[in-house]
Amino acid sequence: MILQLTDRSPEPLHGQISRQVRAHVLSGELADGEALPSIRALARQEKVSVITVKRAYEDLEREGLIHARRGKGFFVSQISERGKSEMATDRLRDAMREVVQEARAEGLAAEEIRSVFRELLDETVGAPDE
Amino acid sequence: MILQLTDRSPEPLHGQISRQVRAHVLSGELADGEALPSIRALARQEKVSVITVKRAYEDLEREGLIHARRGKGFFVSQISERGKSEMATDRLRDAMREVVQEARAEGLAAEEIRSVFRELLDETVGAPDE
Amino acid sequence: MILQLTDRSPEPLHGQISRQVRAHVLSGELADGEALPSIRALARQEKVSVITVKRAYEDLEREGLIHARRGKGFFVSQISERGKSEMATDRLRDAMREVVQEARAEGLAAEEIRSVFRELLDETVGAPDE
Amino acid sequence: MILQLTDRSPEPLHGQISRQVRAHVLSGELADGEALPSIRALARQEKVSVITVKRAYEDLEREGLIHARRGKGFFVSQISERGKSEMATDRLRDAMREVVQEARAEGLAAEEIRSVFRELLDETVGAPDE
DNA sequence: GTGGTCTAGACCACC
DNA sequence: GTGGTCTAGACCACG
Repeated sequence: MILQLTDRSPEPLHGQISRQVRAHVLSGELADGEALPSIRALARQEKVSVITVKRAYEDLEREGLIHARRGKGFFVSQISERGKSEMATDRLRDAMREVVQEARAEGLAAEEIRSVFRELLDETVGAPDE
Repeated sequence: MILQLTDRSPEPLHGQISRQVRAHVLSGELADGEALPSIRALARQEKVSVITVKRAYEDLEREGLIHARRGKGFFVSQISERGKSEMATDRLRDAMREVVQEARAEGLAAEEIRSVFRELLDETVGAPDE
Repeated sequence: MILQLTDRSPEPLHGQISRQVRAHVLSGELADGEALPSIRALARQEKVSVITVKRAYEDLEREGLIHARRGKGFFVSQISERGKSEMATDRLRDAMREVVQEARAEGLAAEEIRSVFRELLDETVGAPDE
Repeated sequence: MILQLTDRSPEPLHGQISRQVRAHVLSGELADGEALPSIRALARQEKVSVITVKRAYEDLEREGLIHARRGKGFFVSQISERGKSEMATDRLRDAMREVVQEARAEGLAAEEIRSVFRELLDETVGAPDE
């Protein structure tokens, strides 16, 4: 599992880690029951502190996405595809609500917002992995 | 001008201020050339530090939305309606691109994203302030 | 606020801290909106690491009992007396269920368990703070 | 003898083992003088380390519940029914004292505690394994 | 001063 | 080797 981390961002390192690992889990790239990279291995690989990775994993554990087994490591929890999709959808809804409301507050009309959205969806979804 | 500020947020106070003032300017509620509340008045009204308001105004000045006149206060800069709309659209595009890409990374299909978006647009736009 | 901490216990220090602070909050000794001792002050007072106190506070924050205000400190959250009572009751139910089931597994009859319980309740509740 | 073990618990494996074996002994399911499963057999069966089972057995030996015979294995010690009941009662009293005091510290009234207790006793004892 | 983040390094329990 | 806990100490943002 490869991560893209940067300290040139207001997003904390552990947030970058948990966000990207979450994406791997929710997208199914990391299968249920599969072991995550050990805290120490990922810390070494990404050149961050063990504690930073630990904190990211703890956040995901609190969300119920992964769980720790003492002395064994972290593993992807059993979550139905339905559950994963719901989690991702909930997250999307929250984030998009914020964005749309902000744009409305700045005076954009619904049609302008729709337009930007369509443009972006084409851009992002044009990829053949559909 | 009334603002909604809260300590209970990872968003810095000065960010909350600049964001909300920006919305007032871009939406046209604050007309071109109009005076903004003085730093001290807004600080008193919102019970935050003068420094916090100053920082928010400085951020907006850097964006070109407002400008200071020594001894007079801050004023909304002359920006065409077209310019305002472009600014808001640019901001919307950036924010929405991030949201959509994140959802894609989490495995949501284009149609699911579209569905959430439509739902939200109805929710936000259905309001009679249209 | 005085705490009783000991490293001669399998219970982690941060667990001892959060448990005792929780009791102060749920019992109403710390009123809604009231400021908690700062992380640093409590760490100094109890001679533990700042990080240990931080972790205890974070746990309580996750439970919704307290919340942080950047640059201000931690404060007791607004929870109705009803809510507090429910939280305490839920915790009691979980803990007592475990104890009773264990005793049953060890062969004690219901009447024996009742007997121990009555004895303890007298002992603990006999106090005049009732 | 079947045990329920899990990595997903703050309770150490050897604690889970000793706790469950203790229940079997105190409840009389394992009769006085009867041989316990060998360390190696139980380790194999439960897929844990021999050392982990050994530690659990040692803990129970220290409690006087079982004893080792070199080259023969572990055996349930002679304890009167009265003695077993006292052991279980002592354990129950300690555990319940902790629970009740915690609930009192969190502000629950005696009657609330009683209520939860009654509810639980019904729940746990109502079962037909009485 | 406050909390938020990140770090290195230690010891422990468990395997 | 693994995770669990605790520590000291640093820098940042904010007021």
